[in-house]
Amino acid sequence: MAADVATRRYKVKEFAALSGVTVRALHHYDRLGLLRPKRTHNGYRAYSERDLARLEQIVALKFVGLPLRRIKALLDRDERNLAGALGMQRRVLEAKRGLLDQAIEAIRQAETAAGAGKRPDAAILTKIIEVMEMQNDAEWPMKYYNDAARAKLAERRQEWSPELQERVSRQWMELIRDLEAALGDDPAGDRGQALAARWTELVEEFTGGDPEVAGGLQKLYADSANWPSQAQQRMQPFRISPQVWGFINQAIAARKRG
Amino acid sequence: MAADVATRRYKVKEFAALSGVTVRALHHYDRLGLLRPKRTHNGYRAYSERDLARLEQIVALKFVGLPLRRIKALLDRDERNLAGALGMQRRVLEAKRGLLDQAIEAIRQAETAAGAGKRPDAAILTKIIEVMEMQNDAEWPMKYYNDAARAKLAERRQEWSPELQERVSRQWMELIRDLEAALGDDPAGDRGQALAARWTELVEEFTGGDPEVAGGLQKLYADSANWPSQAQQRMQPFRISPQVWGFINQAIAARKRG
DNA sequence: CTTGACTCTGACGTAACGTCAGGCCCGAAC
DNA sequence: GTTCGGGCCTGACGTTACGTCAGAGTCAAG
Repeated sequence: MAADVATRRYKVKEFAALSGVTVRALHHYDRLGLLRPKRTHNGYRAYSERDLARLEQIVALKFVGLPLRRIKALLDRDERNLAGALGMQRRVLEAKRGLLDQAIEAIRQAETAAGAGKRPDAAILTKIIEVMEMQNDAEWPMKYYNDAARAKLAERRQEWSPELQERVSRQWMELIRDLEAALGDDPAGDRGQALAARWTELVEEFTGGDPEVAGGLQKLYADSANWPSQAQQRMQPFRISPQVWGFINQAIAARKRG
Repeated sequence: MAADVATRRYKVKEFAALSGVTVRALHHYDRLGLLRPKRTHNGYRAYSERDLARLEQIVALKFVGLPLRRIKALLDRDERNLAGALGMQRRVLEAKRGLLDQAIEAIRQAETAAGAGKRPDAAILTKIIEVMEMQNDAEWPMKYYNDAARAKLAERRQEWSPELQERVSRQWMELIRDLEAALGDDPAGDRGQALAARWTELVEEFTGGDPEVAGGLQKLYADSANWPSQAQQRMQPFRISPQVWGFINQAIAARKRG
């Protein structure tokens, strides 16, 4: 029993002061199983130095916006996955920043427009709406599609709830992360083929299996260098590196041959 | 009864498709009293064109991140307050963006540090922690305080929960908004004096009434041009324009004389 | 033995809906 | 007339990370 060196123990309040998080948060982490200190005979939590180290890691991952459940998973089991998880999280954050920038821009423009003429408030709102629509401008990508494809897209758009949008976005980011992690593999190998399958599945989810839509999508992406800057910014989290492009193309080619 | 021109009515699903929000969201807004359509004899919601106009305004204000409660308040009662509310919201968004940028930076640095040497995951975490602390660096402002003030601050820091932090931040932004709206007033007048009172109250909340702390705070702000850039970015939402400075100084001077 | 200062465990509240679940209404086909 | 497929309605619970009581036990000092 050489282990268990007499290390100092802290009660919650001490530990909270020491670490900078609140007592209630420590309770919370305890309940979630994220940070379980030992208990004294009377049931009081007794934190150790090692608990402090773990808490610092928790705080770090929280700082970059990861939810507590994933933090727990990362710290408990698949700690090797950390790099991938962080890469994806960076993409998520970049997407959020894109939205924030749009909102800030909208307000700024409304402010200057209002400041110039002291417009009534209704006009301010109209200005924001205008800027929103300009930024969103869901119409410009349409120029890459032909009429048939346009019709199909108009139909499918109805079903795209913002929630579904979220899910699909996340799936793309996960796929990109996994692709980046697999760059050393053989594109024709098992993992490469599994990734190619996920890729085509996601593409089909958008095209609905329609070749006309797929064609437009192809053109849209081929011209990505000429997208409006706002669009480029919004799409940044989904940016695919040349290496990944090469990998997925080889994988899909192998898939077709297979 | 010339009013009530026969305007088209939409059922929820139609209206949802028309406006781009989900049916469930429309239910939600209805319950909150944010958007109450008329009802048909059978209890179905019947949306009109005017409802559409209002919904667009709701969506616009939601886009800039305002909570539904405030949107309701703005649209129902004090619509004149809109400009002020938007200015404050912009500050809030800028503060959030500051945090996002920090998080993104932290991940980027961890990624490049890890990429260089393929460090183990523990090292990645350490790097994030390091970057966090560097960015936060709660220590540099301390150089503006003398030893007595430092001791007091160390004590009071214990009580500053992140939640309290939030509240105080909001109070400052509200005060700044109100000050900007009052720039045309007489600093010695009633509104000016009320604002001066709020100002000194907030300052006292931080200093705890300690003159040493107040002195350090004074020096800290006087040197704001030399703050580290990260700090400047984080403090941007609380930036006080020269006009506001002049106003509040006059108001406080009047307060002392009074 | 009494305080005062801590600690513990529930339990409810928050923001903005998503997602059932049970039930009513309506037009069309049988 | 009835049934069937949709659409609409109103609850009600789930989600995230704790804040904020509330009731109750613990411990050291006076």
